[in-house]
Amino acid sequence: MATAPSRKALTHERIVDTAARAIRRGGFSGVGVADIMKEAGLTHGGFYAHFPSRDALLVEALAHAGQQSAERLSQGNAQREARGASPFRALIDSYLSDRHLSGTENGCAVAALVSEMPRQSAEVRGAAVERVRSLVALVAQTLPVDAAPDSAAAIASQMVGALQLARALGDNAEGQALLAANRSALLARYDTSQPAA
Amino acid sequence: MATAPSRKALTHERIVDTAARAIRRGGFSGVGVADIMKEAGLTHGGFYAHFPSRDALLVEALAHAGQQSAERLSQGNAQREARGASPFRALIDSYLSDRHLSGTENGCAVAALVSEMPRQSAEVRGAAVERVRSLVALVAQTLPVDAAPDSAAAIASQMVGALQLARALGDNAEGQALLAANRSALLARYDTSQPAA
DNA sequence: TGTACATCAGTGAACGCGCGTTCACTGATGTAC
DNA sequence: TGTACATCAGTGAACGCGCGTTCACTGATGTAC
Repeated sequence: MATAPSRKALTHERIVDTAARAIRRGGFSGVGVADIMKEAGLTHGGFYAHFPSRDALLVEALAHAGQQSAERLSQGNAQREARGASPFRALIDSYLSDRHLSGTENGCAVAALVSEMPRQSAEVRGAAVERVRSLVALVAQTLPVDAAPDSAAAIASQMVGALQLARALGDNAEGQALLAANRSALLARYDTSQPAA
Repeated sequence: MATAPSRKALTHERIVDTAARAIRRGGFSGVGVADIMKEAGLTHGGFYAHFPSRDALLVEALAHAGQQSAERLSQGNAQREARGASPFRALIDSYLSDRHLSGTENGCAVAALVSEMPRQSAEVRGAAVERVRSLVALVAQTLPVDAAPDSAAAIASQMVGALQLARALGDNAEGQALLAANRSALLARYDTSQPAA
């Protein structure tokens, strides 16, 4: 049985959770310590009782964001699979949905942050590598056992690129059309189940 | 016949060219006005004789970066086509090359900056939309005339995503393997010419 | 159960620094005669 | 061709501001008896 978390641990968790959303919304460089603390209902002075540095928070926030979006994704997938979609189709329909297009703050951390990743400190880059690997692994899980071993990496690349290009085009018809083009290309190529009725 | 560019116009061009490289290297938020001016061999005070604001420079720099990387790309393509590759294969081999993996500073502006694009000012976002559209158009040019109209968007998405994920993994075996997986997936699916001997 | 005290999470003012931007000035370029 | 002056590109000091980080303090929590 787990011990009840202390007051401090709860606050720590709240800061990380807030930061996980904030970095996806504003980018690594787009949010400051004071912003996050304020959004978590605290003053900025207390920050260093929880984290040795801003970078240390980013590391925890990135891991947390990945975990949170993976959970959201698998919930959506479960619903879609219950309606008869293959795991792969469920993944594509969730990931490349209009909802994910507009929901950056709660969506995939990799799609929200990839192009900034190579420019971060070594610690943050380490956490970023983990996020990328686990995204590829998540895709691999939805593929049939006889799929080419490399295809998960290729599919993950297309998913991430599609979401980002669509967001760059805007949350409008143009962005949505790009997402749709990617959905149909991916399903035509990799979905071995019969199309939905 | 074009008039000889004035001294000021030459300096302006040099600042834009420097900035085009700097933003790809450091991100929109990673380089300051003073950095760019210094790198261009000037002092920061003179900046506002050339641009009304930092954002105005970013707009010009983004357009310039796109143009410059498109030129580089088409040079590489021409060489590869001369050796017998199809236009599509030439594009994939250039774009998803190890050279492009490590050459962010002179490479595709979209791959270097996409995830930051939605967070920029309206003017910069406008320039970003143009970059995305022209990347998709560039891909479309290499496809056979009977290709599905949506496939350029899907291919461009995968190209951009692959380069970014590879860079996030690092300029090492893991990143290079991800690139290779994407090359073979794209060529297997879309290249209609016979494989190179 | 109630009081006295130690612990500790969070406060808010302050720090040094780098940023985007402004501006009075300098020194080179180029035109007028 | 040579001098006098106007133009103009670039300099460098200064500004206000927000950032990450530090720290002396406060007030609530929880333990000892």
